[in-house]
Amino acid sequence: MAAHKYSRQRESILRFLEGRRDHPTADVVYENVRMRYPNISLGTVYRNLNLLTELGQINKLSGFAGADHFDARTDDHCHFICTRCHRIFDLEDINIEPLITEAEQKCPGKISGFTGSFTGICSNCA
Amino acid sequence: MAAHKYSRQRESILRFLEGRRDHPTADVVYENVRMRYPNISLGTVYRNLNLLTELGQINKLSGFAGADHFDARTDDHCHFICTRCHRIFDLEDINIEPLITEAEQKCPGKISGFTGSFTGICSNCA
DNA sequence: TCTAAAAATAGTAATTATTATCGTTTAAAA
DNA sequence: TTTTAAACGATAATAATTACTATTTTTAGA
Repeated sequence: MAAHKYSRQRESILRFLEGRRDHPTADVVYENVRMRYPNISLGTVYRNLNLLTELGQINKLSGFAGADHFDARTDDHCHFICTRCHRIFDLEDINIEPLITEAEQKCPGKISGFTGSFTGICSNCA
Repeated sequence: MAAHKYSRQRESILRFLEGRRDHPTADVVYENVRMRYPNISLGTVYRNLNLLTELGQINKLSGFAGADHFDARTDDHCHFICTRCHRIFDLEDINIEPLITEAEQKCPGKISGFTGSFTGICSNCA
């Protein structure tokens, strides 16, 4: 529908996220992409992060302390968030299929996505 | 530890939340509690919502569009959020124990809480 | 290759949600 | 009562994000 033109800034934002295994905030993306494009504006970063999220190329993680985080992984996976250091860990190999199957019968609508977050104290902080 | 004094404002905020089956934002709480205490300040509402959350008497739901939502239900349960009307539905009878048991072995720390959110289009909007 | 239309940008202003500050009031223990 | 610290209301400040606008870039077609 809406035609999207290529932009080197968007490309750079996506490449940066793909090269990270953590979950940077918009501000961290901005500070890093700025090394290549010193004039890039924070608004451009936000606009593109939101567009990439809409296009399903990245994921927006909300609900933690402070700013939203962004993730180039787009498969459904759970996170563990340390309530002390606020680090976000990816949880691998957790089978969420049974939960989704169960929810499909009980949700008052059609499911399109799932996010599961565990909170606690990570072993570093404990 | 920290001694908390009774306050009629906090009482009123908690009672209001307990009487609701939806998940009001701080602003909605403010507008309603104002009917009984016309001079209550929005800061007082936020302070008490955060305190009640710390005390485990209510739950703060973050990560949806816009403001945080608050819930007098404190048991772990999942939500379904309509991406069109932004309504938040409680999901009953979804067994999350197996998921938590599985996560306990795979999380890099000690789990203290879980939130699971399904997104999609609710049957009203579809 | 040149030109034109639409999309995207940089820079900045504005908005939204939330927290902090501070002088006053209130709960509750002595 | 008196005292003390918690809680308050009012307002200022902050943080995160979005909106606005004039300019620049992309890209399709002449």
